[in-house]
Amino acid sequence: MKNTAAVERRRLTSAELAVWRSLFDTTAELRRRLAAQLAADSGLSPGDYAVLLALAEAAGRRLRSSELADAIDWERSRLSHHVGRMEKRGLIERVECATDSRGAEVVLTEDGARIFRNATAPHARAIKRHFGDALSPAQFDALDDILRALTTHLEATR
Amino acid sequence: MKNTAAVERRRLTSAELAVWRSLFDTTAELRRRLAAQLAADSGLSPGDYAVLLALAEAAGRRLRSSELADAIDWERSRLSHHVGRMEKRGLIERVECATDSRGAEVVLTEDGARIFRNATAPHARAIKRHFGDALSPAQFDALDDILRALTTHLEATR
DNA sequence: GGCGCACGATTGACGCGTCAATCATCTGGG
DNA sequence: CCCAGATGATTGACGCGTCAATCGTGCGCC
Repeated sequence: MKNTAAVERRRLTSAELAVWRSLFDTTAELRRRLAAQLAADSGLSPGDYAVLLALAEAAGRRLRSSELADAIDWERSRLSHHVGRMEKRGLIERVECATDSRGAEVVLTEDGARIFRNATAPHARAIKRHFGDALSPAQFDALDDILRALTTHLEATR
Repeated sequence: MKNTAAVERRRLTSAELAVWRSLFDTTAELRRRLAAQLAADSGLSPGDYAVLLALAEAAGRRLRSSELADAIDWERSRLSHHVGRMEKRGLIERVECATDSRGAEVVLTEDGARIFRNATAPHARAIKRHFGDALSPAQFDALDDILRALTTHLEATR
């Protein structure tokens, strides 16, 4: 079971490579479809959605830039660029932080909240249609197990 | 087993959503690491690698633009942009097609071939280290099964 | 109290991906 | 034979992601 600890000496087999390639391609296609559907339904990109989700769940619908970056695991600079674009569209607002004038707070606007609210249900449906409906309960459990193993492995070799 | 045909009426469960999010995040992190390693080892991006791999495997180390696009499942325009950048770096060359003067052929250069050759082994090692080593043989089989189900499902609802 | 460094955040440059528009060439129906 | 539509490919615009550089502010330490 715990094969992350043992150092494997074998080379990558072609079967493993094929599974990796399939994982790469299939998840890319999944992302592509969900992104297209999300954009069609709401005009939001996956990045927009992640930002809005984090803000919608935050107390006061606002977060410090750095907290937001941590919450969605983005680099600061990526967030800065993205938030700049979202601000232009009126989805969020940037206000300077009261307690630390270096800091910025990102605040969900009414428009942003409404658009996000309207996006969630169709997005969930799309995930269900493209992903959820493809797998049996047993496959779900297996995938969950696999992802835990991968996450653990990635964290161990950060 | 064949649950792709049956229309599911349930909504997406939170467990399913969590698995999707984990799949999304984990594969993103995997891609990020492999891309960073590949770039460090060879100066190639994953896109470069895909193009070079297809060309290296092609007869005469050359392919029509459209064949190359099909081989790696890219949009024409994406390929055109990418090939333009790769040409500047001397990895490939574009020559006009003899039999159809609308067409273009993409040819692997000596430099491109050499750089690709030197990139393959470290790249395979990185895949093994970050992905292969994380999973047991049983998990591999399960993942293979899951990916087949997903692929089938995606193809069915193209 | 002020100096230096850490920290929060932004910026610019550049590669990448998609969409819509464009251009040249090929081809088949009249 | 010719021209209208299909086909192969490219382009431009724009959003996105990363890296390195930058900028202002806070703060510990003497």
